[in-house]
Amino acid sequence: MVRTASDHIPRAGTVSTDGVTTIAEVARQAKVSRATVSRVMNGHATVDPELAGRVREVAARLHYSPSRVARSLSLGRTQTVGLLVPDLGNPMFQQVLRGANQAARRSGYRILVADSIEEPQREAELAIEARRQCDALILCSPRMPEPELVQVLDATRPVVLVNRELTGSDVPTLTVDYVHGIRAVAQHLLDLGHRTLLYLTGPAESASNAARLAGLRQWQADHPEVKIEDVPCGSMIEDGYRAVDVVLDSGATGVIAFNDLVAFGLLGKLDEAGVNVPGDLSVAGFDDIDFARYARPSLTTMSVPQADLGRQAWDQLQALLQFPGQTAPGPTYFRPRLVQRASTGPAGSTS
Amino acid sequence: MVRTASDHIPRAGTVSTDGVTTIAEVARQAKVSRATVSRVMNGHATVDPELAGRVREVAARLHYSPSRVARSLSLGRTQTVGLLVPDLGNPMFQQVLRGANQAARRSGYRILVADSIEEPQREAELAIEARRQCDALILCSPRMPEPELVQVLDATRPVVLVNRELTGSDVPTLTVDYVHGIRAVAQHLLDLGHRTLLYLTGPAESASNAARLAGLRQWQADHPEVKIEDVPCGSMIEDGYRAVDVVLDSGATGVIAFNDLVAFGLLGKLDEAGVNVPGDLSVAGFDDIDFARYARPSLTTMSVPQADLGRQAWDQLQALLQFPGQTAPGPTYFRPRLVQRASTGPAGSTS
DNA sequence: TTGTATGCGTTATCAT
DNA sequence: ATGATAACGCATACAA
Repeated sequence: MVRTASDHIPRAGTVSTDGVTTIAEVARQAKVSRATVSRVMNGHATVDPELAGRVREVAARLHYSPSRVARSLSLGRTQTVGLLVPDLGNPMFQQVLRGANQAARRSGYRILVADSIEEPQREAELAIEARRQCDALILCSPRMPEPELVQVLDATRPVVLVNRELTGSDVPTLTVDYVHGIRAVAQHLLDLGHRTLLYLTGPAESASNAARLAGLRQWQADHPEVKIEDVPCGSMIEDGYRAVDVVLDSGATGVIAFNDLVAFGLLGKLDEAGVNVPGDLSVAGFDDIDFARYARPSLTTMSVPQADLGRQAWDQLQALLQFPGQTAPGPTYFRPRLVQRASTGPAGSTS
Repeated sequence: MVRTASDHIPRAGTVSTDGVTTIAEVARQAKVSRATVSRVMNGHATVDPELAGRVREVAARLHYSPSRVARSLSLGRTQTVGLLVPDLGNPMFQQVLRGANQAARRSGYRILVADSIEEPQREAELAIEARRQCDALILCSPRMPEPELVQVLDATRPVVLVNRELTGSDVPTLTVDYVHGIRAVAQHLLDLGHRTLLYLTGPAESASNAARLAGLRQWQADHPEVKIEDVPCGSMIEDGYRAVDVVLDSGATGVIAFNDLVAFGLLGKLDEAGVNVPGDLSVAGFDDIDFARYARPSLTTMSVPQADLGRQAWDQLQALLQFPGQTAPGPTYFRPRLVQRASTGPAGSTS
């Protein structure tokens, strides 16, 4: 929007037309130049106390506060970082958001959220688009194929990658050691005497699901005496809910759900079906969301420091913003911790 | 940041120093004016197909995309709305965010999140500060005192208020009929034969807690035969967890928790304590978060359409953005619905 | 110390 | 239909 130059006021005297006061207006009323106002507002240089006082007084009276947009344009930074997640409805990503937001806030940054759930296939596009509005990006659990990911990372840096790995990239990466994690769960179930396990897989595009599968294969190789089956399921409560028949038909005595959400759904339906957990069937989840311990029976799961992922993501980003050239120290692994609760128990304790 | 004018390139020929291509660069390479490039990019006017093609070709080759910041400054709008919530960790607000984000996204808007949990006393400040970065604001469950709220609403409009009422304001307001809701729960418990009820209150500053209390008083007046006590508790899982002693000592047979989180915590601790729910004690929540039906026993609660609140908040905001003068049609009430599940049952069925 | 001038990248007005 | 140019609001190098 351009104002007509019908009023022959010189640029320096531009007066706000709408409700918002501008630096020019403050300058005019304080009888100083805009530069001086700017200096005062930013605590810059040593400006005459007399003038500074006048400026501050006028600024306060007019409720003046510099335009973030204009400031962003001039400074070349927005003090905003984008966060792209696959599903804002998932507690895992909510926690990452929460952690990142808190950390960013402390440094005076804000977070712009982007949720790709409506159009997962446009994930890459969304990332790049979001990035154009901020100074950096946190890419959480991107589902896009690797070649695309490489391009996106390159197009959006500074960027940090959360919950997905990319070999040969210098992008700071925070990831969970799902391979170890899933092995720990399997071992836990074996220790309880379970010889027939079932893994309810997550979304096919999910890298963390692939990692879990890989871990399971590894572990299987070391334990040929155990039968492990995996069936497609999903990542949401409903997916677990619907999986109950497959689970019961499988003959498995121990079930590992892709995540706690799935485990929750499964537990719910099992209860309705009158199946005793862990008497008839042991169920383990993954993530340790807040509600896991309040499930009935309380959910055995691998604890992932979700908010920490967010916090650290911000830390890495901030480092990158300060020292742009800095190369990444390789992926940072968060090792999940087995939290043994009541949903898993000795094999064949009832039945 | 100002570039030294050491290169005597006239403004129209400004060349990008950093990685990002500007409109000027595209204009130069396409041998047209910046105005034309702008027109092409925005599908404006009818520009010669020949030129348009050239421009598009160059733009594509250079991966040009208009700067959102510059665009915002010129247009006077950011295509971004702020959302302030008291606690991003609360499923209720997460759903509001999710709903609002989805709706906003469909209209090409993004959401900037702000969480006041770290400094609740600076809520007003945060709201105003967030608003300076966007075109509008969604104020969700503000805890600030009324006089302050009035000022904030005035300073941040266009703004819509969610989950709090303010009489005499023309700000679009979306609120839940907690008064009705809490009465419905109480009645439900009475219908089950409970004569001694306990309400675990939420945060003192919470308007929705006040509404619940008011509803409870009303209902009490109509039912003098029932004994209702209320004790301070909180809004988080841990608060409910810690309330178990008070609950057991109260002698109440029916408990109404401020929200589902509190109910969850209480259920968890009750289970540990070996208390049978609903045999010994009935417990009801509020909100109907996703997990409520997966609690054990599944949680009886008042269902609040959380994501809808977010979606409608956006709708109202959009209307306001289009027709700024438009006055609000008074508060929109969402009437919560009783969802009867397994955590409430007949009084004295065990014990 | 303060003011002047210019640049940030875009859109829109106005003349051509 | 196209181009030159002002304007959005702010920050800063440079001159005074």
